[in-house]
Amino acid sequence: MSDVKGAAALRATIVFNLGTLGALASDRFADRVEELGLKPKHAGLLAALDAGSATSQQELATRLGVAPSLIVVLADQLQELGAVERVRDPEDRRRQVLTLTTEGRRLLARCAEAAEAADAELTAGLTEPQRTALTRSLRTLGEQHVPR
Amino acid sequence: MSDVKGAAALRATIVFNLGTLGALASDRFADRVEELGLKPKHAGLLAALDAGSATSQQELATRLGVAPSLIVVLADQLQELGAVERVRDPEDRRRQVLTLTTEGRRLLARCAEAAEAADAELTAGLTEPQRTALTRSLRTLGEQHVPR
DNA sequence: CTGAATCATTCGAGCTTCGAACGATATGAG
DNA sequence: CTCATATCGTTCGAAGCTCGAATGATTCAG
Repeated sequence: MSDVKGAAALRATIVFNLGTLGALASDRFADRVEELGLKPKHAGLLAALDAGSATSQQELATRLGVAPSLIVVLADQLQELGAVERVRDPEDRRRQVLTLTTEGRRLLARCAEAAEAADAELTAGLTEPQRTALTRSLRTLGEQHVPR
Repeated sequence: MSDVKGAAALRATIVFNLGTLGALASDRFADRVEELGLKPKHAGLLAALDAGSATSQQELATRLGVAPSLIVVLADQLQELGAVERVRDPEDRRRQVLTLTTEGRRLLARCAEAAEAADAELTAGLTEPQRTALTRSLRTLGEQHVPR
């Protein structure tokens, strides 16, 4: 905490580097899942379904932090790929309940593979303890700041 | 490395969490610098200039990983704010040499403050050793993957 | 001197996401 | 039961951001 802001103050920040590297990581992940015909948000939706943390589109929207209207498009495309099924909730027929199909689980697994490959590439210069420490830190932050 | 991809495989990934948290961090930082009339990319440009790692717009473009045509717009706006000066390089009159003004340094300092405030908020749930470890990991990754 | 390469700039297009408006359904008050 | 209100999903148009191609000025190699 210097009185006068030094030169490299911004670049020493966590948010700044997290933003930069986050974009970089997203791009690499995006490149890989593109071969599956998916965007990162599709993977996020599949993961949320798999985690069981959300079933209706409204819940998914808040879970992923995007507009409900975007969920419509993503779900349309995933349904087109046979990855999810849309069923009206009999107890509340306004709701669309999304469920993973076998194909959806397969795609999710391949997304995970893509992410792991990107991980290996990205963290190649880190020592093993550094990598596990990073994983844990990110998880902690995620649990605290990603809408539940 | 399990044979069968387990359920939460994707969410356990570094790239996935890095992408999610990176977007989150960028948003929080963006909210704060917006009050200065800036976007995160403006801050990035100012920081690059301050670091002296790039002076011409072409260099800035590769440094920030964006199209040269975007640098034009960003520099226009920063010039409008009186944060940078554009001078033709006398040794190569194709080049525009950008330099930080006093106002530019002031703005950069306020960006740094904004980032530090966002840091404190974001990492409130981390222990001090966790935070420093995270900072170092991110810096290591940045040095390896951000274009120099 | 001439042709190729480089820099900055402009302009139009693409992609992603959002918000408003709408219909269908559910819920609560009277 | 009935009506007003709220919620869910959907469609559609608009906004923001970024890129790539085309252009003019300048430099460089031969």
